Amino acid sequence: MKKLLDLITEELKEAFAKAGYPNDKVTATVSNRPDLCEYQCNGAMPLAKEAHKAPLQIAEEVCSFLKDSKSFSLAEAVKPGFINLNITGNFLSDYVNQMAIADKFGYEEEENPVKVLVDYGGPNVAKPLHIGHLRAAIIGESIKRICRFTGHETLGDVHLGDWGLQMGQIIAELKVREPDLPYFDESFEGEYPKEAPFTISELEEIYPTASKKCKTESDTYDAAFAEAAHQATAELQHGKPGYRAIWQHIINISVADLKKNYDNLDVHFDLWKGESDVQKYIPDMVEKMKAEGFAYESEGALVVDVAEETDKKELPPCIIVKSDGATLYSTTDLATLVERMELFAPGYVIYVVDKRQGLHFEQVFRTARKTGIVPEEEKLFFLGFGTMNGVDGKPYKTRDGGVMRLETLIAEINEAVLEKMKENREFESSEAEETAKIIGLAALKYGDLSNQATKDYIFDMERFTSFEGNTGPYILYTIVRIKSILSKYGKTPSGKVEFTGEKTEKDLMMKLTMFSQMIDAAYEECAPHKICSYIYDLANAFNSFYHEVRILTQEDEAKKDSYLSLLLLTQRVLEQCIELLGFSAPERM
RNA sequence: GUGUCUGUAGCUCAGCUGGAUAGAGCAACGGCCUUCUAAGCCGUGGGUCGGGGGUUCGAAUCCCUUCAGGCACGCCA
Repeated sequence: MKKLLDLITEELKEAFAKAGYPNDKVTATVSNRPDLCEYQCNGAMPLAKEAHKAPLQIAEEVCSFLKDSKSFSLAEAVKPGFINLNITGNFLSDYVNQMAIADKFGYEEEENPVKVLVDYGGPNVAKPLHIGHLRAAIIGESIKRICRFTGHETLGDVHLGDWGLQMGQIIAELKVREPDLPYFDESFEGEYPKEAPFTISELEEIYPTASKKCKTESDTYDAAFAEAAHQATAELQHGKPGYRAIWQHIINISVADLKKNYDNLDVHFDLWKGESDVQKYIPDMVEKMKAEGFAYESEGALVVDVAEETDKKELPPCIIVKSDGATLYSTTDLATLVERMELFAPGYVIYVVDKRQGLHFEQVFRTARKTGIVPEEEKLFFLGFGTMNGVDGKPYKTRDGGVMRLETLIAEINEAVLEKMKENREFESSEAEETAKIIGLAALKYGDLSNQATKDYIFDMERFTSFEGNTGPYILYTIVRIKSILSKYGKTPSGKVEFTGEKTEKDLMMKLTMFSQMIDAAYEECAPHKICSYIYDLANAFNSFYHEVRILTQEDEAKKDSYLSLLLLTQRVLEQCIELLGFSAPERM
């Protein structure tokens, strides 16, 4: 379905042509002076110079060709040279009715869909999810859903941190604690146990303990242990069976726990690949880079130059192999691209990562292009998000200054929501808790996504759970209100809307027609916040309508049916949008 | 130091591919519940769009400059 603004633009272009003017730059936009008109066109003004005429005169000439349009109830030229437009109720309700029966509300899917891969996880195994992972999960999930909605085949990859020194540290610590386990018995030849020798909570304690012992500045620093951890890492990477078995336990236990936590956020990955999966690509990749002359030795390390002439600042080369012979994160990220090209050949890879890693990814992307890992036509995009800060403007911390676990944050939000709910009305406790989870998630996600992803933002528990104004709960409240009215009506409305002349009714319909336009913008700019501001406007438009017009007590049955049909469509659009944002609405609240 | 991002109402943020009087929410103040969920609606007050130049018929938006803050800057991820 064509967008409403495109239909209006087409008519305008035609009128410009009839009046004898070039029309390639003519567009219609929603009026920024709703007190004067509904839509506007500024196309006459830039033509003034060339045509040697006053813009107003041009606008007037154009308007004369719009007089008998069936779409416009108003088309007038005004002051400097604006064309002010109002559309007829019929034109509008026809459009809305088409939306209601069309697939995806008439959104036109991508004509040439590509495979999109969204990389938005990055958790480490053996470590609990904390606030640092929250934005990647929330933003990435929404981006994934938006890409999928636009018609691209889309995959989300968690990209697990499951390789490297951390694994050796855990193994070494386990060996200290339980040296008698078969994994450490060199002569053991049987099958290793299926059950892991630790639980997730033990693992979450083992890892930081071990990690601390390896840090020279730590008071528990243990040089011998650090050496053992390095040794264990090397042995693991060379495939020592006992260590591989432990490693597999760590992965299994951690992934199960991560899945549970991501499920609670309604975040779901299609791929659970990790750094360990791409190790096998590294040797060939490095050899190829050397053979083709891209990689060379510098200060003992193997590097690839990525500087370009247009750079304002010289970009340091991308290190592929460290001077001690070990690989590092840029190596793994490049190998990951090798794997992705081989397995999926995506046309578009989106990295949803903390923006502080921008330079690193710039280096990786350039290296990938330069060495031919990723061909020119495949798009790589780094969506760097800002930090989630506390009310003091500094990175969000627990009261005692530690890193807050995601579980803790969610529990705190849910608790605050539950209290707020109880202030409003009585609930049965089981229903209340379920509903609180739904509302809490909406509060958290909407609070995050309504800001531009690239900016830092302030997470204020008070504000996010206050439920007033521009918040997730307000959106849910609006949906619940509509649901409640529809269920009181008891029947399904016909779905056909006929304009009855109410101002707020027309406003609501006009907002609905902007859906496709908004989706395109949200996709192209990777900007979920555009969906947020759209549904906030839409919810406002509905609530104004609701207060202005009596719906269920409407005596004219035709009008009543039309109103309820409009409500139904509004509800469907709102629910579609929050689904794209990654949350849902309860039945009651 | 270099690069980069940010600076809009008391607070939190939209608007930034140039258009008419710069918008929301919170906070403050004033109305609206015998009627479809008041987590709502309607209204009032509050802004040198960090400062200064420039381009343009027209600038929060584009260019230059300056100030302030965040972040990043070869072997951590």
